[in-house]
Amino acid sequence: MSEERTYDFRAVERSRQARWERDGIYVARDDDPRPKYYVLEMLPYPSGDLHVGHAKNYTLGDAVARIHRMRGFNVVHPMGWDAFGLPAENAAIQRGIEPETWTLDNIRNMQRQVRLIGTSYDWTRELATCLPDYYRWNQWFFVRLFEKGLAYKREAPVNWCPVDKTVLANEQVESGRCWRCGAAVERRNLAQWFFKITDYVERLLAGLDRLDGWPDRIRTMQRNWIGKSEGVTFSFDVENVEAQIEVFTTRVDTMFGATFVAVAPEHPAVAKILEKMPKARHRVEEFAASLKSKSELERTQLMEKTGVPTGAYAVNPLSREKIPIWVTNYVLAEYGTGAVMGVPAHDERDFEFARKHGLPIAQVITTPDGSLRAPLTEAFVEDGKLIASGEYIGMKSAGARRAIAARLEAMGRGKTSVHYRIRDWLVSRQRYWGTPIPIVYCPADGTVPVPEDQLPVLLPKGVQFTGQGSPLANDAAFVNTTCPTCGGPATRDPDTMDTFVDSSWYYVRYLDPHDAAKPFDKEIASRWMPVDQYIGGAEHAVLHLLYARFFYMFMVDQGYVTGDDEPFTRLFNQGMLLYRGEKMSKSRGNVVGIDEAVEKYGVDATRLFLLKAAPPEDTLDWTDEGIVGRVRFVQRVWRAAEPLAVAARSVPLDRLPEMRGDAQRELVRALHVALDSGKSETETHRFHYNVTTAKLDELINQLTAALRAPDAADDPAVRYVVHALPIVLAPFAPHIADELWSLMGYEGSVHLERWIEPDPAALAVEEITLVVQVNGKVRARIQAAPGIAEDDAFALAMREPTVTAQIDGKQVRKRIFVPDKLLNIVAA
RNA sequence: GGGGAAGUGGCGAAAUGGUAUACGCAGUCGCCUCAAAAGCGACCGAGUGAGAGCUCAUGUGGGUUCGAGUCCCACCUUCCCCA
Repeated sequence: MSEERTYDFRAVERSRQARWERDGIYVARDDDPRPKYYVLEMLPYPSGDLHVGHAKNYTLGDAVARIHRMRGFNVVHPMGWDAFGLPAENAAIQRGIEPETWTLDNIRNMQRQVRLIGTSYDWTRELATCLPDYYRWNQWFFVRLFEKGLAYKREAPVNWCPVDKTVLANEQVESGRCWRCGAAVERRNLAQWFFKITDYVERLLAGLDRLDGWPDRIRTMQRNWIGKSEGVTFSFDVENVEAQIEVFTTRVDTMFGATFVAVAPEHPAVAKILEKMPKARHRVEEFAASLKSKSELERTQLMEKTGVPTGAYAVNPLSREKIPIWVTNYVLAEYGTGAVMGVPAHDERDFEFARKHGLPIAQVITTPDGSLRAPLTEAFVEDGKLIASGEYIGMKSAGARRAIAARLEAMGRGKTSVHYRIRDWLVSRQRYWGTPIPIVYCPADGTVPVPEDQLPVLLPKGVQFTGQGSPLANDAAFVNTTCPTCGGPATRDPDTMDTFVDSSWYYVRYLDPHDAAKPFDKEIASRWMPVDQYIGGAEHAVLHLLYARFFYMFMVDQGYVTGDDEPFTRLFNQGMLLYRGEKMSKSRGNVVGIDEAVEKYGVDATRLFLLKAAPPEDTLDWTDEGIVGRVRFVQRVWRAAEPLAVAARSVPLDRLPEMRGDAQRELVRALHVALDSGKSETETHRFHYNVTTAKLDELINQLTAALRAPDAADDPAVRYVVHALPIVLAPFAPHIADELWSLMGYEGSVHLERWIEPDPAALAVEEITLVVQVNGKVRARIQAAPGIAEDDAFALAMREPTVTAQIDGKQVRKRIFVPDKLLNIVAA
């Protein structure tokens, strides 16, 4: 009909957002007396355009923030930009745009888009990590870490990405490939800056045990990444050569089964051996040369395990047995000690190697019953009972490990030790678009950190981007400087910091974002920290989330902030958003842009779809068909509520309305079911608002049905539900909710209102459906008053022909009664 | 190879060990309309039956239980992490 008023979502959404902005309703105050709640989404990289995949993440965080605000918390919900990084530099090389220009343009656009989806961020706290206001504190932290011996420079074999032309941290190498560009990573020896995260391994591990608000998956990944293993380090003498070869093993109980020692070609003992073994020199050097160009990936995974004998023998310190020393491709110099003892009988890799090269396989562990005997067809890697092991025969693996370790220690040959897989965090990057490392090298004073009053070391503008070499290293005006200590000529470190340094502490800067004298105020930060709910994808499990924990522990240790040393109390891993079966991304060309979606369907409908289509931790397929259901929902809300908006206010929300009949009770119940769902999904931190939105559907279906009654407009129950509608919709469809609230004549925003507490009286039902089972199968459903007694229920059940038919001729053995739910009659 | 998560209608999915398939999409039918769209209403797992019903169905096969989508074991498939 022409009279039908359709809801103009474009106009309403625009005007609501303008009002929120004008009134600053999402600004968090430090002195607010209500309990604090810090909800944070991982800060985005400003790649240029926001797509609906980003929107999925922010819509969930926003619903969590809004519902907490309505439930009486002082919510801080900030947003900013992880603005340093390679794409900006690549744009500069390819298109001649300054990285800063490219980045700031992108930020402007994405800021507009994040606002466009109706998020409730406190923009007064916005930050961009590429601005000197921010990165000067990266430098400040670097110097503090340096002073404490936690930042150091050393030459080491490092991961070099030949495409991005920079080194990478271990965490940024995935299966031997660069995490960003996918190129096979090479090994290079370079002098680089490291942060000593290894000093914190035990605390990082211990903290994980307490983080029960984190997914187990992520905790396990971090534990595995840290890779703690306890074992023994001991050394072999080399026969007739002045050298020792140190090895680490977690299975010292198998040491009588060692039939060879495998070393990396670069191991220092190899050179000494070759001096004595000239005959072997040629084949060893040839072998070493063949590996020179191979990446770590190839050596440890792609290539067959192979090697050549050096001709020298190691002496097993316990058995005095002589075993050959082999140079192999699968032992790497920079892992562990660069050498391993080869126990083919009890290690799969050694078994494979021994088979190939005809080395003996000596079984020294058998199953507890002693049944497992040579010849072995595969390595037996489990613990068991020792055989062929001198005085340790008959011991169990665990006991033998202790006994042998003690013996080696007593001999002065070894000691129990703990090894970790994690290595120190390499933070130098040979790139331009990052935080300059605040270090000066002086011929007289050596390595000198830039003093605080000379920070920031500004990133120079107008440098040349050729794609060849580091732009800062080529910039003489930047590199050449004077020594802060003696004033003589000196040079700056030409590298920039890993951008993960930026994101290691940004969540504290948000709390005091404009402080010009320090990174943040201790009192303010301590009041807001830790982050109560952190939201982001699982891809950062061993990168950002590990670095940030380390950084925060350091900050707590230094007294920059007080309280627990874990920064993120709860972590929620959002599922990915797929489109046509693939991850949505620019490079795949399958992006649904946010502007497009908002223009076509509206913000509220888009948000509701992202919440409704799947639980938030699941991957979600974006479909253009599914969202029409949410567009319809928004229109249905409007058609039901708008005509009654003014009248609805006459029925107060602080108590249940007059309910004239069952229909009214059902309608009011539907409202309270939805209120209850929103509350419990939030309090349990499950955030399954897909269920809450289904309850909203049921509510609107009920309301639409109720409005068909002739006197519906005057019905207090109808008015009450319409009056409450903006509140229950507010976290999920914030625009239409606020618009309706205004139509009701309220001056303030619905987003500053209190969530209505679900009322048990409203949730209660007049009549329950009791399921009657016979031998576990549903045979009847009977309507009864809540609280019906078992005997009464049984009597009713025995009047149902479908029940008695099943019992006929049998004896009732047992009755199981679940009050108000079910009666199971067991008959045989 | 090791570890983890998941598998439910045509599709997205719901379900404290207690009515499997809520809610939405798609579809079918009806009302409204000159017609269509929109809207409103009804139906919508499979088989069987005139019908009340009955049988089967949550990847496959076992098990625990009065009762299993849910817990346990094995297997298959997919995804993720580590090597």
